[in-house]
Amino acid sequence: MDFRPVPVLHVALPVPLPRDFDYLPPAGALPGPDWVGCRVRVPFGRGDGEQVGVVVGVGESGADPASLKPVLARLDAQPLLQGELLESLRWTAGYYHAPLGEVLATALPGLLRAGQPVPDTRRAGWRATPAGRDAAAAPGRKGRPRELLQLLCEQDLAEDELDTRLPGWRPAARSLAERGLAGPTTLEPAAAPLARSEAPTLTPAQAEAVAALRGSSGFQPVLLEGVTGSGKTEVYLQAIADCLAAGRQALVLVPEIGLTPQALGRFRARLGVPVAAFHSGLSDGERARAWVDLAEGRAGVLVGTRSAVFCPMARPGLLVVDEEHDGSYKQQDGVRYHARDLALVRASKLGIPVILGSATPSLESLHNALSGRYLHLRLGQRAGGASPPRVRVLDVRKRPLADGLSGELLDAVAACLARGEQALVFKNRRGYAPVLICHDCGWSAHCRRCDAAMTVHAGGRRLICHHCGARATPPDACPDCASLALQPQGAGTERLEKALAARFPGATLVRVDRETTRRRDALGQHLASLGDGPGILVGTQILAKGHDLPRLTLVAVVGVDEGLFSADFRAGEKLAQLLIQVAGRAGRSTLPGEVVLQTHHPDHPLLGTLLHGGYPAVAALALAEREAAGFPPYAYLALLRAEAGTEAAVQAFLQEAHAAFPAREGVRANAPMPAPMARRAGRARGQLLLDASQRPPLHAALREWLPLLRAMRSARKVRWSLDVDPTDLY
DNA sequence: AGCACGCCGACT
DNA sequence: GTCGGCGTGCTC
Repeated sequence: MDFRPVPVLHVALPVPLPRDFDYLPPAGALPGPDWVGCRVRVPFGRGDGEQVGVVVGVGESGADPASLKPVLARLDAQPLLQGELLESLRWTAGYYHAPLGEVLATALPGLLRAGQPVPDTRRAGWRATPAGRDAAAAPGRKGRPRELLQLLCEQDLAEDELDTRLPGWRPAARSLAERGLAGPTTLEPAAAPLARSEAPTLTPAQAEAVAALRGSSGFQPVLLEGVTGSGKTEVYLQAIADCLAAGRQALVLVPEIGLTPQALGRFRARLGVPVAAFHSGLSDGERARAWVDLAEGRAGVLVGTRSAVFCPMARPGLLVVDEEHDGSYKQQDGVRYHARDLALVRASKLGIPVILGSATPSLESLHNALSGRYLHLRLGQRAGGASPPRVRVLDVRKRPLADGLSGELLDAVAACLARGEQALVFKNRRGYAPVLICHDCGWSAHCRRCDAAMTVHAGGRRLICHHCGARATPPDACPDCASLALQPQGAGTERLEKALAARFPGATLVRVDRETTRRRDALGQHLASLGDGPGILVGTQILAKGHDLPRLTLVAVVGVDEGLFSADFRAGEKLAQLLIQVAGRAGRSTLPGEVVLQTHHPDHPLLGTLLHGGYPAVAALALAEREAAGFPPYAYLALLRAEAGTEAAVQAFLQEAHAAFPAREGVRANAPMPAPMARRAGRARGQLLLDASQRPPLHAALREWLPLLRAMRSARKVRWSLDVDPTDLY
């Protein structure tokens, strides 16, 4: 049946359905282009359900007008999402094959997603007058006005802050205003004067990089490849300063654990403009305000983690992705976007430069730089005259290890401490020991709900599964053979800490891993507790980046062997990056650094290549291997993952999905297979890998495939998701 | 994803 | 006699 078309608003809602929903405008309003990008509150679903969505278009609906509901409320007078950002979000939805509504929900800070008003960061507030300050100092009647006055004498306060700190403050404020003791004011977001510190003298390589960046205009991807300690941040700072001088803003992405108060402090001290921070450690309100400050041009720079790539800019000038190889830029649930790739998309649409910086670039970026698609700038020397650390491989085959540590390694630590310097002992495993085994029959403690061994904690008094969090008490005797010879096998950071404490009783010892750094900024506090004296830092990869510890001269790497033989095709690249990054902690200042690698496989080609040619040699080798094997960056991948209560449900879904895959030249659907960890937290998991020599046919196939998947009956019994450009095949 | 509707087991 | 199990279908 045909109906007369009616004007409607196309609204994207945060539901996993790949389409818009049409709504009538509210009574008395007309749908026009000014609606696009504004949030609306709409009725949705049966019953009295409501959702907040974003108008993504206006048009006409030929459907039965009786089935259309009107918008309940328009939440923004001005579009919240528009121009380049809205276009980039549409691109994101298309590229990752995610519903636009989910992408928009991912991109908006929580408060705005929930329909809260855009915060006014130039907020209405109250301040005490000079007369008020005098009155507050003098003795006087107690009461609400006096309480308020005293608060205002400490600092100007925003109205919403007063609401929480002194409920019912308004009559008191009126009374103070009548007596001339206080008055309304507008609070600026950054009232503090912003000093700008001097830039240090650049090294020739830094100066060259800065000059090259000055010469670039329009969309220009730049790979800034600088060895650890070469001063990449200084190059960013100069490029950002240039951008600010031209009246534009910069957006800087950093890895999840890279955004320390120290790093932020360095940006703030140098740039002389408000620098907003955007990361998961902030409250919802703080995040929304940072977003708005950048969108409305009040912040000159925003430094943030992955999701900051979606922040709108009033005067876009520059994007920076620091440590671009870092895995935390890839979102691993929901819309599985890669922030580095989206930064490139945004820079391209904005027509501005984007700097990707790393000592150990991803093979993807390196490939683009080597093939001339990116400008390739190199910083080959450490800044400030520091020399690269000396690297020594310790062959520990047939050597006795005490708690995982060889005698030579302990000697090196002892020598370091004797010089009054600091040592870092790196092991990429937390806990006491990775497994509890029976020395008589070989039984080992496994998690009941995962295909994984349980990690021994608390010196052997606790078992914890690192994959599902399950806890258990270790048995007294072996459940299989009743032997009492149960032993923790191998060493984690907890065991290393104990062993080092016993061996060096006088030394300051600090352990840093996910267990000891649960609290916010615990990492900074831990590192500070090390002080300037001799000491030992024990920890996992959380230590691999970021901090400058000038007294740190020895890096002892205890656990690389696990990484040398992993099945994942990215394992070699990741291990090399990790080793370079952790080795880069040594000798960053004037003291010479030393790196000791303790291994059972001193002849492994990766170690040899890394030792003799450094990261560029490992990368060149890995690129050749990837090309030969048909892996990224020479091929394009997508991974269909599925998870269900039973293996049969996973199998059925993946088989049917495989059969339904639309054939395309150059696109291959590999056979379904169990995930590397086939059972996790009691759920069966499987996956299906697609690979293609070109992107367009892969995406064309995916576009055709996804509706088929959604329609499959077997899909209802599993949780499934599609990962475009997966970084981890598990 | 939520949410409601809808037909079959162990409890007050 | 009901509360509730999650299969199925829908959301402008």
